[in-house]
Amino acid sequence: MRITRQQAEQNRRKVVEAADTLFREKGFEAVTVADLMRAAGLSHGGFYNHFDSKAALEAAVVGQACAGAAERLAARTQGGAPSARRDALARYIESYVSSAMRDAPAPFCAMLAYGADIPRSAPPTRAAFAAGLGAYLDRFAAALAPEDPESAHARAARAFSTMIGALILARATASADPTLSDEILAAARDGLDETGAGEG
Amino acid sequence: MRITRQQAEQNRRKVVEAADTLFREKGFEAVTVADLMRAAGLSHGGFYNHFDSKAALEAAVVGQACAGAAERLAARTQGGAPSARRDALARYIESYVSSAMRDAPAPFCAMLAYGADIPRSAPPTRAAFAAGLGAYLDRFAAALAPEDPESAHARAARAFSTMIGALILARATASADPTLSDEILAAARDGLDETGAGEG
DNA sequence: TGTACATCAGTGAACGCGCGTTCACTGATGTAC
DNA sequence: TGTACATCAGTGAACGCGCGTTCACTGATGTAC
Repeated sequence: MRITRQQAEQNRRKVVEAADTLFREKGFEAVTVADLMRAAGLSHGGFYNHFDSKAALEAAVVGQACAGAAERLAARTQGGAPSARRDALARYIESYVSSAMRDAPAPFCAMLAYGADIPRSAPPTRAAFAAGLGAYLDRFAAALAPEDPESAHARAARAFSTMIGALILARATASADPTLSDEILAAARDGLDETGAGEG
Repeated sequence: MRITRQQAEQNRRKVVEAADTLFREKGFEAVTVADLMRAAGLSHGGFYNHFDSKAALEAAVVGQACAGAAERLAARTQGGAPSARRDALARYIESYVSSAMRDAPAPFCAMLAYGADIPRSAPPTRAAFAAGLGAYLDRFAAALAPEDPESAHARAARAFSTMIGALILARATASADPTLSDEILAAARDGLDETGAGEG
């Protein structure tokens, strides 16, 4: 049952998408090839028609997910006056450092979902992550203060560090100490208001 | 070959210590029971004389490691005048947000090493983490501003979020984009100087 | 445009390996008297 | 304090399962003429 080239390409995309969802939720190692092929609606053995190995899939998933994060941030913060872009960034940050983000089984942010595992993954995966994060911070800085790109880039790196760290700590404590978890989220949000991203 | 009760207790501690080192470096799932027993200098099968399961060991390791982190922070920042404690905290932060910490295969900070995996682990492990983090932030806040514990706790949570996030991003980009990695570290350090922890 | 054949994405069973866990056994320690 | 026996932390081989990967096979698609 050979299939259209476009069909095959779409199947490959379905595999990557299913893997992305499962990897974010359970981590690379806890998801089996059989799991993710089932989630993609395909049979187990067909995986190797698309990827050389599970590690190769990881690189593809991280690459696409991180590039996607940068693109979505760009889409949300582009156009309009500088002040409108700062407001859009402030809304983005608010939706990021939120209980909704904390309580989601799979974070919408690829850097949050994959960041901690990257040092242990293969060089192509690490390269894809670094490229995605670089593009993301460029966009972040551009929305923060287009007139002062140099200092904005450092402020973007700092603000995003706070966002990532707060979500990791808030997620880790959500079930065992919800009060502490809420406090971490609130403290980070307050600090981020002062980075200069909107509202004041 | 029965062994002294103290010998057995010491062997248990060796297992926990070896597991802590390996887990920090490779993650829970990538370390096998055989690996960690070998690292502890014992035979594979004896593991179950000390723990019911690998998951039970994880809880023990995270519990001890996080409690230890809070204690070490306390030891470094206790005693002396408030200004001396703030300086000690500033030195601690500097050693934390550093290239040495980034480049170490296993972070000395348990919250950094384990934080991202905690949401996926068992309830006792999550509880141990939350308790350790709570104690840690209390100590952090006490060193920051003993005279104003309420706002200091929020500032401690925010500062520690920045520290954790910066290290995760710096570690993830260290090999593929060292310039970006250094920038993240530097940006976080600059921001932390302004939290009020010493130096100014 | 039709025909003949090579290609290749699919299927699902099988392979081999390594994992967490169990087991029978050992013999010095700990305990009861 | 000595003696007799139960306990239990060790050992290392074995178990069963599930993993990533391979394989023989299928048949519609894509291509050459």
